[in-house]
Amino acid sequence: MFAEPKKYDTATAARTQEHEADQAKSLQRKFDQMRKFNDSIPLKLLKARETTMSFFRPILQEAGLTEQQWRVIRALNEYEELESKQLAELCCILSPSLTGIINRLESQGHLKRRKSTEDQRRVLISLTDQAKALFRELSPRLEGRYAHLTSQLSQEKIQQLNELLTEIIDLEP
Amino acid sequence: MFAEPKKYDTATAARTQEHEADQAKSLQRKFDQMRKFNDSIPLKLLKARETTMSFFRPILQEAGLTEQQWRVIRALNEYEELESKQLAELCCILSPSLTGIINRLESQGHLKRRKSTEDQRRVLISLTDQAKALFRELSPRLEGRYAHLTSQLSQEKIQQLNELLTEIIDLEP
DNA sequence: ACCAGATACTTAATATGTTAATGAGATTTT
DNA sequence: AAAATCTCATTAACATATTAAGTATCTGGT
Repeated sequence: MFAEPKKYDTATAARTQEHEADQAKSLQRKFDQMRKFNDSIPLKLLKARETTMSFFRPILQEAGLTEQQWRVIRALNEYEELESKQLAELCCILSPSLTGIINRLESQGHLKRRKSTEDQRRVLISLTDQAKALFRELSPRLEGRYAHLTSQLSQEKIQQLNELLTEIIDLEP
Repeated sequence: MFAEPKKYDTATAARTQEHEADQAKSLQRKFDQMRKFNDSIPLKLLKARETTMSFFRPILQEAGLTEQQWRVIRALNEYEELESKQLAELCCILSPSLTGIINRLESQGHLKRRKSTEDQRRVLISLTDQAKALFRELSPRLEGRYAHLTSQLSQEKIQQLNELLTEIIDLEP
C-alpha cells in the first residue's frame, strides 16, 4: 500500500490554490502507482541538510562567512596544516571550488599558503592567528546551536541516523 | 568515551603522508575532547547525498541534464502544471536559481511558460511533449539505479532513514 | 476609487558546484 | 637519461546557490 497521495500542501500553496483555477488539474497526480517525487532519499537528504544548516546560517552570516568557508576553517583548526587535496576531501568540496574559497579566505587574512618543500606541486594551508581567534569566538555559539538541534531528537535517533548515514556514505555506485 | 582519533585516512592521503614530512604534526588533532570535524550531522547529510547522487549522475550527464533540471522535469511530470513558486518549494530550489533553470530548459524546448489568466504575476510551467518523451526514456534507467541503491540497505533501514529525515526536515530553528 | 502593503517573479552581484583542460612537478618506463 | 605517464593545483566555462534589490501585480482597508 502506498500512502495517500498528498496534494501539494505548503501553507503558501494552499492559499494559492484557492485563487487559481488554472491549476485544478495540476495538483492531481497522473500515476499514483509510481514512486512519488517526494519519496526520494536524495531529495530528503537535501532537505534535511537544508533544515540543519538553517540553525547555523544566521551566525555565520553575521560573521561574514559562508558555510563552506566555515567548514574549511573548522577543518584547519583541527588539523593545523593540510594540503589542498586533503582539505577538499575532508570538507567535501571539489578542488576547483576550494581554490576559490582559499583565495578569498587568504585575501581576508584568514589563512596562509605555503608550498611543500618536498613536493613542489602540493600546497599546504593553515590558519592565521586572526582566523584562530575568530574560530574561538564563533565556535561556542555554533556548538550551542548544534546542541539545540540534536536536543530535539533522542540520543538513540541521533545514533541511528549517524549509523545510517555512514552506511550510505560508504556505498559504491 | 570518544572514538579513537582517526587520522586522515583516505587512500590518497595515506600515500601522501608517506612522502610528506611537512605534515607530521598536522595529522594529529589538537583537542581530542571536543566534537570532531567529521562528527557533524550536516556534513554527513552532505556526504550521504553526494554518494546517492553518484548513482544517477552518469545517466543524467549522458542525457545532458543537471540534477536540478531533472528534479524540475520529474516534478512537472507528476503535477502537469505548476507555478514557479510551487516548483521551487517542491524541488528545494530557490526562486532566483529556478528562473535560470527554467530559462535554460525552455530554450532547450523541454518546457513551456504561460502566465496565469487570473493572476498576472504567476507563471505556470509545464513540460513539452519532447520532455515527456525524454522522461519516459530516462525514468526506467534511473528507477533501476534507485532500486540498486535501496537494495543495498534493508527495507527497515530505508524506512528508519525516511522517518528520521522527515523528522529533521520538520524541525524549526 | 485610492493607496499602503503584500506577493510572484525577475535581476544583480557574489560565491560555489561541476566537468574539462592546462601547466608544473613528480614517477615510471624504456 | 629522455620520453611517456601520472599527480596536484589551477584555470576556464557554464550551471546553480544565496542574499538583496527591483518590477509588476494583487489585496485589503479606507
